[in-house]
Amino acid sequence: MTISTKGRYALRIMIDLAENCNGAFIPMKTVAERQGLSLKYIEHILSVLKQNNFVEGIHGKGGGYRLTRKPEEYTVGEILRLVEGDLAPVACLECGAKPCEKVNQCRTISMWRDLQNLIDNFFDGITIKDLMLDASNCSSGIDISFLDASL
Amino acid sequence: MTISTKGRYALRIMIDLAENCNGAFIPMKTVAERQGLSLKYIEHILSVLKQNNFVEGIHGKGGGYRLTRKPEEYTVGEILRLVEGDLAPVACLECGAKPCEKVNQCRTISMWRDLQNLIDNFFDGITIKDLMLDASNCSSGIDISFLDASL
DNA sequence: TATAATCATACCAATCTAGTAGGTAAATAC
DNA sequence: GTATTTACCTACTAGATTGGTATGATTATA
Repeated sequence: MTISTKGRYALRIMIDLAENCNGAFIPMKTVAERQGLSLKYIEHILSVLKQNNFVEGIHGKGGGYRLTRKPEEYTVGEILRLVEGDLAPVACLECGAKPCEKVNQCRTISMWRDLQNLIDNFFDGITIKDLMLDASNCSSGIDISFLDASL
Repeated sequence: MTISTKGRYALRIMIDLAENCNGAFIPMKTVAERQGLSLKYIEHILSVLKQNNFVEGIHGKGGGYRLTRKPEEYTVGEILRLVEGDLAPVACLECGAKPCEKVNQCRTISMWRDLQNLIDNFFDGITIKDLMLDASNCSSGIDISFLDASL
């Protein structure tokens, strides 16, 4: 579950969108410049977030991406799990892992499970809003309350 | 900091040595059979533990390895840090990492540090004795009460 | 001398990471 | 209706890591 650049950048992009959200769609070019990241790599990461409706995008001039929810409605946990695939601290706890045939004799499995719960709870207790520099400028910017109904 | 087979096997070997320690040196061949691991891979892992005096070994017939301390004097944290190298959840917190030039603007660095502390405290609070099958004369189980305080 | 064990060094296939490359599709501005 | 700007799609790839294996040397005991 080492958090790779994919997960770290995904968070930074989401925070960037949150901090600069005034209702407009933000082109990734500006995010790339602000964050010092490659545009191509950002596009790659965004495609996963788009497919899962974490962000919405529109083409062309004046286009870009924006969040589909309020910053406080995204937990770090769900973003990382989406982009990283899994936050299991050991391979034997990963989702697709075949169950270990020695699990009954295993002295360590409960320790790994405890750690995984610890990590999950840690990340699920933090939202994008918690990570924003100034969270006050966003909540008043745009009315996205209609999204609550669609979700 | 995903715990690889190296770290997991190191723990299993140490626990095996602890559970079967009656003062004798235990040949890795029997540990390999008991644990279902490759002898050659075990030897590879043991060399690091040997170099750091976590175990001692003697050659030849009747030889093998044994612990140099009591089980309760090894923490899981020090064993994992030794064989895995680092338990940092993100690359930018790894020991040899060059400091990020954007650390002052980083919204996430303190979250990663908090998580690293959480993980370190978790592993440092568990000893080999806690993981042994028969821990009857051991302080009962894993104490994770410190977690409430840190959250 | 045979055997059993640690200990050392080198190598390797498969997978993962962190991107890059090259383009297509859609929306807007002129 | 052409140019521009943006999202979006599909490959590809160099380098590192993982999870070992191979071969053998060394040391101790029977």
